Amino acid sequence: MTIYDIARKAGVAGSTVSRVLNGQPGISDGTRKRILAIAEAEGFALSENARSLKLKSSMLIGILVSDIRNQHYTEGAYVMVEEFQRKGYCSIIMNAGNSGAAKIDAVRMLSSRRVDGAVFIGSSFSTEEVAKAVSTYMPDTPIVMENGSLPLDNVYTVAAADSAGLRSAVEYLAGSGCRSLAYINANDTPSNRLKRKGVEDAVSKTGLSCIYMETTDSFEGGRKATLRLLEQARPDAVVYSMDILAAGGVRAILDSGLAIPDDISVFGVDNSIYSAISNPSISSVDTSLSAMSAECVRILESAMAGIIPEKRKELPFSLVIRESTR
Amino acid sequence: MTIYDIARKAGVAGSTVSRVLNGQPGISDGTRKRILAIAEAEGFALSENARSLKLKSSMLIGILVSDIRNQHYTEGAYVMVEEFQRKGYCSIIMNAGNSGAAKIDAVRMLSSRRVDGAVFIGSSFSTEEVAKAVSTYMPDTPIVMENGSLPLDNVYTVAAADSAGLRSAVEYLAGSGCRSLAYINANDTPSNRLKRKGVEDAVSKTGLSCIYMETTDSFEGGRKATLRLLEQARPDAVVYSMDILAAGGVRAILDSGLAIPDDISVFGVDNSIYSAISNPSISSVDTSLSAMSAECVRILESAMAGIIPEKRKELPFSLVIRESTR
DNA sequence: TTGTATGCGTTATCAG
DNA sequence: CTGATAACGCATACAA
Repeated sequence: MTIYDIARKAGVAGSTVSRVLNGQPGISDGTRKRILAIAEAEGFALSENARSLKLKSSMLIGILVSDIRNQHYTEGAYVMVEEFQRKGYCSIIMNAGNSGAAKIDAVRMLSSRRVDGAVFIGSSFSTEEVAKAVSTYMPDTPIVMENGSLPLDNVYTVAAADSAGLRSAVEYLAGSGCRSLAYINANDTPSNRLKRKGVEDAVSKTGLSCIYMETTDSFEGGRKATLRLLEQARPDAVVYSMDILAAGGVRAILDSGLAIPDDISVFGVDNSIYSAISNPSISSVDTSLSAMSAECVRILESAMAGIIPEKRKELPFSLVIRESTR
Repeated sequence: MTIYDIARKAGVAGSTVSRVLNGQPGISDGTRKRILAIAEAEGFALSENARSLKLKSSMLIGILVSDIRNQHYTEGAYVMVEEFQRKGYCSIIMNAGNSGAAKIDAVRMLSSRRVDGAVFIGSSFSTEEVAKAVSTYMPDTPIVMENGSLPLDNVYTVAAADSAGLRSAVEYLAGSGCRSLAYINANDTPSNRLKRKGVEDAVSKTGLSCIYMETTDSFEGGRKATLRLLEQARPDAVVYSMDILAAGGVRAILDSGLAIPDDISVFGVDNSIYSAISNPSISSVDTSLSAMSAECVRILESAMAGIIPEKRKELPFSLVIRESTR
């Protein structure tokens, strides 16, 4: 079914149907009504493919997520999908995988779909490879990176105040009387490195002792790392780079017969549902995910409209104190 | 940048470039290499818009999610995105909203994008309105409904064994010595109605008593409903239609000074991360989300390939027993 | 092995 | 107010 089928049934030319379906003026009320009625009856919708081809605008937004299993990210993606949808854009979501090649492929796909703009979610896109892929495949398409950055003219950044947030959390713990700390970091990403830096800064400033450990970003990762930790030490407080790790940590600490926060305080990051669900509930650094997502949408829209937005926007954090700290 | 730009630089015709870029045979090795090199250098990718127009296939899959906040669904959506991507499809995800009109709009959008197939996630798509929208806008596009169904030739169903799963959970509780039950249901959806029916069946069969309550599908919803429940009764066990509710319930029960499972057993549904994170961890009906999602992909692919798949597939459930039950 | 010509479903320009 | 026509970027039948 095409506009010509509609045109034939209405006894008009294709261009007239096009005008009517696009709500353009200069069509007699009679023809308009007749065409609309036929289109409605036939369940006809203009082909966005042909439209995109002609108009050189796909009304498509590409959203790249580095890791599907990070609920924090997918949640952010959905906020964006909804927001873009409200403005008439369709979002195509792709899982960029963790290999460099997969990321390059993903960028290429967005390019071949001729997306009007894109959002890359997660700091793992901040690599040379991605920068090169973007500059060769999408040098002129506005791109916003959530928690990442690329030194390119068409790429904008919306970032969480990771360092400052963690610094503040450690200072809070120090203020509540903790003296020996442990910091358990998830996968090595730029974002997590910033968090660690915040911890290190605060540790050296407050004079606390601190054990650093790495693990994978899952409940189990947090649980096992914490068990490992408790075999070798008995810190006052444990800080995790993500709530989901902290939830696993809480489980490990309780299973070890220790009390929270009496024996050990626990701090997480993200202020996600995990920190609220956990029992005891977990104090967390709120990096305002939804605000970040909204900001990504706003900046991308601005750039797509040709209004150059700020190159980098850092969002404030706040501490949400719950039962896991004194 | 088009294939003609590449053609000019390579001193060949557009059709030759098209052939090379599509990996078709019958091109001399020299020309092929030359064209490939130029395309690579220019970062050129064929326009999927033009391709779709010509080939009458968009390689696009539409995924409709009824409610973004249901993590269970979004997680399933991501499994599909990844799976489809592996097969060369792009997924466009849309939030269908809860009003009928929004759902119709969403179907129309998928139609205008000329998606090759679609998945509707969630039982709230099982309405007359959606059926009509599908039959007028996408009468010939294969559609798979996860946990829903529509009486149309092009619509297939993949469903969880909701009733059977809940029946089994209640029987398990009865077997562990529980005599008085409460069932807390989230929003009224076909799927939740099936769950309730399973509970009712088992209750009448086992001779338990049961209080039924409704709430909203969130941690807070579960918590508040449970507090309300405990004001008026003291059941042996509480069954929740979703893990997230059960997590809220656990919190409410513990806050009321009762012990789990000594005073009250708790059962959830979904075997999600929530049931694992909760403390105590929650026994849950596993409706095998990932298996369902994989099945949706399989069925849709089959239908798109012209091989008529089974009209309805119901997946088995299993009980995952954790600390919240005796 | 390669080139020419045509059509896919739209929109926009220009005529009428 | 409406119609004819070209062009968008590609794939393909046919010709060379």
